[in-house]
Amino acid sequence: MQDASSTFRVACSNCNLRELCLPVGLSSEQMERVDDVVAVRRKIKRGGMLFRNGEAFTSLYAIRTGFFKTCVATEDGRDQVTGFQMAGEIIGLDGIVNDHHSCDAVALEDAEVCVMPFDRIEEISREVTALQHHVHKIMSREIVREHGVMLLLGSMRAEERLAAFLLNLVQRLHARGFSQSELVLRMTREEIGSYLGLKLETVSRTFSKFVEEGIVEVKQRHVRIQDPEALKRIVNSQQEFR
Amino acid sequence: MQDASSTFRVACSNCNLRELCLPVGLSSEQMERVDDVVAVRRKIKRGGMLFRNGEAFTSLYAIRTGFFKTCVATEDGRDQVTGFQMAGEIIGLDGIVNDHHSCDAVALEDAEVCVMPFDRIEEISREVTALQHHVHKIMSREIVREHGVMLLLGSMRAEERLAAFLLNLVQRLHARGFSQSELVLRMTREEIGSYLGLKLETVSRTFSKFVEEGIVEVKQRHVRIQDPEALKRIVNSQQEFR
DNA sequence: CGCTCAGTTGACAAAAATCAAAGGCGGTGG
DNA sequence: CCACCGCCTTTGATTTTTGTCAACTGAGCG
Repeated sequence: MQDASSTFRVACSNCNLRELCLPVGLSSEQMERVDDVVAVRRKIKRGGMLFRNGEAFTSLYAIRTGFFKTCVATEDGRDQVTGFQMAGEIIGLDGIVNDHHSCDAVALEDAEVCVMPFDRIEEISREVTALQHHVHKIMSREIVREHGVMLLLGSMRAEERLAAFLLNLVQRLHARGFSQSELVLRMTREEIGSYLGLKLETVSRTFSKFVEEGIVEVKQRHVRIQDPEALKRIVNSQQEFR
Repeated sequence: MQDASSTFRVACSNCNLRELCLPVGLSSEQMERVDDVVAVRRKIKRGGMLFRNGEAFTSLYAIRTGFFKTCVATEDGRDQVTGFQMAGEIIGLDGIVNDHHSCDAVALEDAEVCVMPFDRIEEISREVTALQHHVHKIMSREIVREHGVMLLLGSMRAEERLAAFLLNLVQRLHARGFSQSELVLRMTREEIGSYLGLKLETVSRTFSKFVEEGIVEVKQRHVRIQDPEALKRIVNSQQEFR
């Protein structure tokens, strides 16, 4: 069916990402129902697409492993990365309104997702109140996240944007058991720039500036945050200094 | 309870905004259930707040009349208008994730909203499938709208942003029976600027430029669009000319 | 009638984009 | 195994866009 991906079947109840993408405190009976939400899993190779703009919407996807970007594009070639998603996060919400996806989801490294047919989610939501509420929260969380991105794009300067970006990434990675201070960027400078509303040269220069100031160490896509407090100060400096 | 607002009770089934905020094709029995979604109506005076950041979340609101802005703010005084909402649109979705609102909703003219307690929405959603799906669509629509704003903020120049803004406003007003070419802005230049990620002076200059070029007529907050095609060309020019 | 606030406009400064060049890393094929 | 190629990245010089600061206008209101 799809070339750079394969499919097979499994179950949620003993998934180690359970607490990231499912409601907590379900009875074993409810858990059994919720297990039915995931139809199959699907593997996507680096560079492969999970879904693309215009494609019919059928399912939401819970990321099990790997890293994705979502991006919208216009006919005239404009392109905007709308988010980077990692394990435990849900993608595909954009497709619900019009029964078609309105953005592309691209794997930035080999990935595996749980396919959750949306009609099944709706069905089981009607029975399991906690799941219903959970779905609402996930969508609301995405809306609030995007408010944050709008604030970033609408009112921050380049350094503030990059600082906020790094802090956000490392915080999410930390919640998944990774280091608080070290991370590997899965995306290019250009993709970071697209997400932050900057050109790749500006992203690169801003990284260099942070390095000069001893705030981070950068070796290719490996970043070590040496002074997280400095990053935080930059984010909410509102340009009081320099 | 709240000073600049009053409350009283009513019903959806014969509301003239029905097709804007409710699913279509409900049986009269279902309609009866859905009527229960709206607890009361509430009036908000110009400048008044429907809800504010940090406030406990209880309800979504369907705008019956009037015009709102929603905005997020940070401790350091940064401020970002995240949207302008008009009759038939739903606000308050941001509150679902954390049971508290994360933005302010301010009436830009005297307004009236239908208060829909969210627990009641969830309850009735479980019975009326069409309502359940409708709620999902509304949230997804908001997510997609915000993607569009991110594209605007991340990749457009001032003229493109303002042109897109005007076209969007007039299109939504037209869907509500107003003119395709004339509109009254309910917000200040500063609020437009905040939404578009520009300073008020830039908004003003860009308006002036459009006027010079004969694309629009502007008299205070009254705008007449003389050449909608020119606006469309500007929006997806991606700067091929100029 | 004078005040306040929104809006406009100009001159200048700052930030980021653009254009250009060059270095480095990883992968491929000889 | 090494050389080459393509792409990502960095850095510099310059231009463009937008922000900042300031002055002024005009509308609405007490």
